[in-house]
Amino acid sequence: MTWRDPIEPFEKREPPRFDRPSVTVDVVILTLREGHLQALLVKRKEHPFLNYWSLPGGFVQINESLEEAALRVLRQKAGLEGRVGGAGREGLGQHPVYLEQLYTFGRPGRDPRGRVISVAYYALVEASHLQEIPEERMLFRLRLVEEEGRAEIFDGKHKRYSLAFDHGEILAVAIQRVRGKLGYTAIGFELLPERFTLRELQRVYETILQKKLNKDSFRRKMLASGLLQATGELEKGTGFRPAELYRFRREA
Amino acid sequence: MTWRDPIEPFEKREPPRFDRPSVTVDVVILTLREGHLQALLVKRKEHPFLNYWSLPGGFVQINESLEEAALRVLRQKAGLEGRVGGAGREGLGQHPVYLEQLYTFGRPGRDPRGRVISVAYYALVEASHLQEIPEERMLFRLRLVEEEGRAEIFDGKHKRYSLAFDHGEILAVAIQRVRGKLGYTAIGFELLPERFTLRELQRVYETILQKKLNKDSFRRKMLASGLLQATGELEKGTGFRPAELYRFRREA
DNA sequence: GCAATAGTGTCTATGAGACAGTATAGC
DNA sequence: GCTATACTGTCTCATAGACACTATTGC
Repeated sequence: MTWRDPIEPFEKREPPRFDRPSVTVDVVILTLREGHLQALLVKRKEHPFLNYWSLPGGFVQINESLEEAALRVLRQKAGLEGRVGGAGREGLGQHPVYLEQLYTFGRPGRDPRGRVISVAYYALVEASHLQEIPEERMLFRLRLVEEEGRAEIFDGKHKRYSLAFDHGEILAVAIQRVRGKLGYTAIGFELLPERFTLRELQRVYETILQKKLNKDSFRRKMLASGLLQATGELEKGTGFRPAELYRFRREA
Repeated sequence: MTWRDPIEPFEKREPPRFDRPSVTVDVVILTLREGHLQALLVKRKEHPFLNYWSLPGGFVQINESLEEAALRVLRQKAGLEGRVGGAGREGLGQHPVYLEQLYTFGRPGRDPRGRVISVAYYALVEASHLQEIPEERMLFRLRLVEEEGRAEIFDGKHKRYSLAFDHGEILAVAIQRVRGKLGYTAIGFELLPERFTLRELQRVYETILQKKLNKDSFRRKMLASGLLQATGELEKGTGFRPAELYRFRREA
């Protein structure tokens, strides 16, 4: 193999003075509700994609990091405080929401107004933190259309809605990322309250992976993982034998 | 939980006219040589970080996608043609180099000249494709300093060199990504020539993971995976019993 | 008591690791 | 013949799945 092109002069590494792309962050806010994986979306009030649903997002300010921008979007658009993890440097904090960078989308033409590069994040939120959802925001059920690399959104009555920009692709990558990470990280706990039963934890896994899991081996694996701390307490008002409540051991 | 901040007005989603960050791509070009994972780096010829070693990179042009920019960097700075994979939509092509988006780095201050957001990619290259390396480019051995989330670079004589910008962190994320993906994807084949022995394949895994693997179970797992196609040919000039050569079945 | 789930114990199938034994190249 | 590795076969151990059995709640 030979060097096909002349080597680019180093001078070209100087930033261009014009024609810079805009940079945004978009945040996929995921939760589990009604037995489904759901995402919080915002109804657009202007062109393009007027009245389409879109990911909460915003432009990256010149002095803020990408993570700070994503946390700001979480705070301003969903009233949530975030905690940063992911990318091999899982950070811990006291905040209730798990946040991790997802992927960066930059196809020219993805925003008809001009060149916009979007650094996508995804957040995992316990459903109880999304009680009060204001006007023009809504939680949608998600359906991954694997062959096409995009997701579709539905309301509680199975009515499908339209997504703005390439946000269907971004949602698809988010779903696939969460599914993948479920296998080798403790990401599932982020969608549950502080105390939970093994049945509830298994439901989380089954909902996200969209398949039944073996109850016995799920119990064994979870209890053997050392990630769970028994509380000694039992759930209440079940109509059947109450299960023990466990806590997630963040240290492990 | 309540909505702590007023909802950001939608007007704020308009792109800012000034103070836009610059966007670059940096490419971690990885190969295996001399039994080590190595990266191709470029010696800087100007301030800041004069004479430090840096990842090959360049500014994203206003009409090109991020992938196109990364492919251009590969072509112009390493004479390589790329093939795009990754992020749940593994695309295949006829090109010899595997390329996948890694992570986006945007901390303010990471480039003292101004706000620069870098979308990092990584490429896996068979060593024979990196024979002629021109002046001011060099392959370095890598050492991951796990606790600090960065990698260090060494030449063949174990002399350590300095990395520019946050490129040590980017290298660290790349190493960790490759290690991770080795477990659940067929990424290891990208670092080998078209035909290879099981021993050579195992060496790839051991070099990247930095640990000895069990030979018997490695053979069994690989042969059972359906990813290998026996060629019937044997390697030559070994000094010991020659092993069969296999090919990677891209379709599977 | 009945329904529904929690939790325990055990059997089996599968895959990984360990190791023995045979095969084949260069020297 | 010697050395180094390829390749085959077998045993053991750990884990996952399956299933049987008992326990505990609300009704």
